[in-house]
This record gives sequence, structure tokens and C-alpha cells, in this order.
Amino acid sequence: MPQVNTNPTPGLTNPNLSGSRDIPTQVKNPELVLRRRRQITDAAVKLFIDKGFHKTTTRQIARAAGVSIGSLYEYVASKEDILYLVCDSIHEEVERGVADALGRAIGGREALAEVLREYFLVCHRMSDFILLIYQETRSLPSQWQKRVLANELRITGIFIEVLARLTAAGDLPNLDERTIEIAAHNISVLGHMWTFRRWFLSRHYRIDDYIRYQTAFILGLLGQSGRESRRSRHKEDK
Amino acid sequence: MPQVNTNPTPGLTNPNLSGSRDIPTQVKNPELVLRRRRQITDAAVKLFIDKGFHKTTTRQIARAAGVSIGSLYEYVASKEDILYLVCDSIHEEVERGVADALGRAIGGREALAEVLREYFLVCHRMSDFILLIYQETRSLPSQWQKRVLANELRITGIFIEVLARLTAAGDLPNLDERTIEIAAHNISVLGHMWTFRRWFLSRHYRIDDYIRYQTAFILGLLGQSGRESRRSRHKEDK
DNA sequence: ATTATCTATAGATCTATAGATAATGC
DNA sequence: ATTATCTATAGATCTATAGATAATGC
Repeated sequence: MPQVNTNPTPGLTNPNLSGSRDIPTQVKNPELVLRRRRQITDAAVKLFIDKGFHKTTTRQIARAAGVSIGSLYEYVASKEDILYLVCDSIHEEVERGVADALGRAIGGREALAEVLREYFLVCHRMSDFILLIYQETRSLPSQWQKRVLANELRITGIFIEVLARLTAAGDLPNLDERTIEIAAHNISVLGHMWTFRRWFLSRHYRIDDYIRYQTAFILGLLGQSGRESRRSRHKEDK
Repeated sequence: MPQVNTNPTPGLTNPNLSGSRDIPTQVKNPELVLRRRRQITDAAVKLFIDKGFHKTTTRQIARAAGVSIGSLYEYVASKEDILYLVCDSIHEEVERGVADALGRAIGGREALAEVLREYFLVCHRMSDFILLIYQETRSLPSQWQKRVLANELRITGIFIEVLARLTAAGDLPNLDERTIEIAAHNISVLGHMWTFRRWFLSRHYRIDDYIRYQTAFILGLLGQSGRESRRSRHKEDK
């Protein structure tokens, strides 16, 4: 369960800041709002990853964002607002990463293995961010907590679709809906596991090895993603 | 990733408070120290689960524990000390739970399924506590963070042993060491998943169903824990 | 005398805002 | 005039401790 922060953090690209819509501001110019909020979010995410939400002060955020504390409060109404912007922006990035990954992986036969590989690589790249969500979701007001959970569910939903499609195409054995649902949650979480057990796993496995082991593990249940590999498994059985 | 707290929390039995040894105190009488620290830990764990570590004040803890704020600081040197006592006490309880569970489950053939079942039930019972560790480990001073991680690893180690034993006994196919290690981590984490995705899972699955699906998933890779079930799988393949 | 406990508070923050100032556009 | 920004600080905490008090044992 443990969570430790070791890697240097790459920046968020932080595309649309769509959660921005939910938060009122004193400032009229919408582009300005977006731009400043991006500054604020970028600064905050680094600080939160580094010291955690509660140990980061609004002054530090303002300073790192290059605005005064007074200005900061023209763009958000509270420190929690900033956390929400941060969480939302992370989810946007993860989701984009996952969607891209799915785009790249369309092979029919080994499709699932490809999807897994791309997803695990996203988790690897976004390690710090995913960890932050695990640790600080709870500090959000419950209204926004729900939104973060919904985001989480949407990402799991992507895997449900992939599994359903592969099942329909005959690339996976017939799995009932709930088996698919649980498998999709497992995939999400085993990706996250690389982030929240990084303190152990990254000392003993390289990400590629991790992906190989996990792929084998996941394809285990699912009867493996093709007739060919299924055949080789029977051999092993003998 | 999301974490929401809904269930009512049962108390910790909080056996030895072994982490107690690591923390200095002003008070000479060792039994008294143990007793007061138990009061403090019991009060704190409830408050932390309810409001989180940072939003709980030392005064609230003192009050709930039935001691004055002055006395509180005779037994710990800082608020973080309390968090450490809490985390340690939770691990002790989880580990005891897991060990008990292993005791109860010794059938040769379906051994793994039994172990999984007992472990998942422990996670179910200790849901709130496990979630707390996920969320607040980070707030510990790094020296104690390491200790929490070591505890985590010890629990995973139990599963490594079980898997190794079953492999040696021929109840599982031949799995290499690293496959076993990753499988053990997966088992730990899929148990925790029930706690940190409870907001979704417990609305759609009862714990027994969850256990069934996860058992099927896990036994998938491992070639299933007996010849019999392996045979039935071949049938499905056809 | 020693040990445990309590009350009262020092001292250090931290969030959020009020009110002044600068910049922009009519 | 309106919009954006800044400085200075009110007001509210919160952790941790100092020093007084009570209880226990020699």
C-alpha cells in the first residue's frame, strides 16, 4: 500500500483544463482564466507530488505559479479548488494517454497484449500523477470526489469495451459481462500497482519485464488471446 | 483510484502495539505507556478514518482518548508519532488476520482458492483500515514510511510462501520465482482493490461474488489449482 | 521525591479577503 | 470605468511546551 516518491516528475501537458468550467472566478476574460489556471495547476501539481496537498501552502502555489496570493484567489475560491483542477487535469492526461495507446494497438490477434502494453507504459510515464490521485482524492469536497471517481470509471470502461470487442470477434473465449467488468477493473488496478508499489517493483523489475509478467497473468484467465497461444498452453499442461 | 468512506468502522483489537517500542516517552511505567497508547491509537484511528490525518487535530485525539492534550504529549513526541502507532497497529491486525486465514485453509487440492477466500474476507473486514494506510502512509516521516513498506512486503511474502509450497507439492504447475513473486503482489493488491474501489464494487457485487470472480481470474494464470479444474477448462475450450 | 496529569498559552502558521494600485479601453 | 493585480493583514487555527497541581511511595 505504500507510496513513496522517487522519480523526477515530467510536466503535465495539461490540455483543456475542462474541469475549469466547474469553478467560478472573479475574472471576466475567459482565455486569461484558462491561461492563469494552467499556470496555477502546473505549479500546484509539482508541489503536491513533492510535499502532498496539506503540506503545500497557497502562498507556495502562488509563488511557483508566478502570481500573487491575491490574484490566485481571483481564479479559485479555495485551496480545494486547486486540487480539483489538478486531479481533473491528471485524469484528462491519463485518459488521452490510454486512448492514444488504444489507437496504436489494433492488431487483431495479439490485440489485448498490445493494449496492455500501451496502458502499462502510460502508467509508467504517469506514475507520480496516478499516485497523487490515490493519495489526495480524499481531500476533495465530496461533490468533486464523485467526479474523480466517475473519471476513473470511464477509464475502466475503455477496457470493458476492448474486452467486449475481442470477445465478440472471437479473439477471446466467451466471457460473461461481469467477468469482463472485473477483468477490466483488474487491468486498471494492476497498471496502478506499478505506481503504488514502485518502491519495490522498480527495484526488482524493469517495466518491460513487469509488462511481460502481467500480460501472462491477465491472459491466463482470459484463455489467452488467440488459438495459437491457447495451443501452446495445452502443451505446457501435458 | 478513488477512495470514499462509507461503512461504519469496527474497532481495532490492537493487540501488542509493537511499534510502541520505537517511540520515546516521558512516562516511566511501561504498562501504563502501553495502555495509554492503546487509548490514543484507538481514538486516533477512528478520527483518521473519518476525517483524514491532516484534518484531525491533536486536541480532538486527546479528547477522544480521554486524556488532556498535555498528557498526550507525554506519550508521543509529535502528531506523526500517533500516525505511526496507528499504521503499525493496523498492519499487526491485518497480518494476524492473514496468518489466521492461512491456518484455517490447509486443504491440499483447493488450497489456493481457500487461502484467497480467507484473505479477501480479511480485506473486506478491514476495509477502512487498509484504505487509511493507502492514503496516509505518505504523511509519515520517511524512516517510518520504510517500516510500513516492510510490513506490506511481509504480508506479500506470506503469499509467496503459499504459492511456492503449492508449486513444490505439485498442486500448481511449475512457476518460476518471479512469476510467483508478481502473482503474490497481485493477490495482495486485488484484495486491496476491494477496499479502494469499494465505492463502485460494493454497489455491484457482494463480497462472495467478488471472491468467486477474482479466484477464477487468479487461478487462470496459475493453471488452476488442480487437475480436475484443469480438465473442466479444456472442455470449455472446445 | 517521584511520577503522572492538567491548564493555559506561546509561537508559528495559513487561508482568504479588503482595499489600494496599475493597466486597459471607451 | 472596468478589469486585473498586488500588498498587507485579519482572523482563525494548531502543535507543542512550560509550569502548576495532584497522586503515589519512601
